[in-house]
Amino acid sequence: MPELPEVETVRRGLEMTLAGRKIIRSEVFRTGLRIPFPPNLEEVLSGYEISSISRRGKYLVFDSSNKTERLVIHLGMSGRILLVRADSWEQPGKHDHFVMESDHGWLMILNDPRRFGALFLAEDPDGHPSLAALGPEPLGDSFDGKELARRLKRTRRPLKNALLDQSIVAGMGNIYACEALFDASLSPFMEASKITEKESERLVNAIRKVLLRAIDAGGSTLRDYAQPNGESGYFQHSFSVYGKEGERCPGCTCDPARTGGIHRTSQSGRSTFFCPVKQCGKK
DNA sequence: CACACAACCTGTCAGC
DNA sequence: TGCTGACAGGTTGTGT
Repeated sequence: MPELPEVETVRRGLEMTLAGRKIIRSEVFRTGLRIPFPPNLEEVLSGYEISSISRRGKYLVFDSSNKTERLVIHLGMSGRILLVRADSWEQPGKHDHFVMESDHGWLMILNDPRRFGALFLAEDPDGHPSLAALGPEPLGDSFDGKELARRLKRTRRPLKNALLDQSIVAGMGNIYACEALFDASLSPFMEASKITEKESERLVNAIRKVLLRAIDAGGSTLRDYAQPNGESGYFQHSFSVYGKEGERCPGCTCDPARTGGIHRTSQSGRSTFFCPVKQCGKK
């Protein structure tokens, strides 16, 4: 599920229900996910007043008005957060690993079949090694063509691999990297450091456009739901290339019968979807 | 030092 | 109907 738009969708749902509320109780159902749960988690969360929920890259941060430690959650590959009424829930489901209850009768359930997610406490989340290493927020003011180009100059990896590097830009994942490169008509295979200022500007605009449209659609739902209320996102219906091998690419002049339409290949073990005509200058 | 790759897990789907 | 293998939205440690 979760790249930046999905995490942002989750953040908004949590903000709506939990901001300004107090946690009265929490419980873990296993020892941890990718990293062990903090031993003092239940103690810290007892009486934890949530002032707001913020997002840094793909990390959710629960800001508190009365505790020094902050709850931080990463959803990994298959993580989901559900909000349900406390009286409608009895037992943890198969992959429910953590639950906390608010003072107005809501439960927040963390469910993660593959357990690649993470949950930890940090007094200064921005200073935590994982968050401190993140690049700029793609939807923030400090992200522009110049800034992205400056960061891409440092690596000779293929452009698409560089976009997946969270220290270059925070929050991009495999879907939106493919979609943004298609929108910007840039080759996923070009050496990142070779990007021109003009191309970088185009890429920034494409990244912003794709992410904003996806957030508007409530994120993308592939096999599971993205939103805390259990509803699906619907941006998956707007994909141009992701998962569309062999199909005609939208708005492109290529002839699928001759050029094969959208191609799929693998870069560093991850699928890349692209149009060789629009993005790689193939005739 | 920059990069590729395996490992971490479970679920699903295609092919036999 | 099973069984097997490939693949899936991410991050991190290891090895070249």
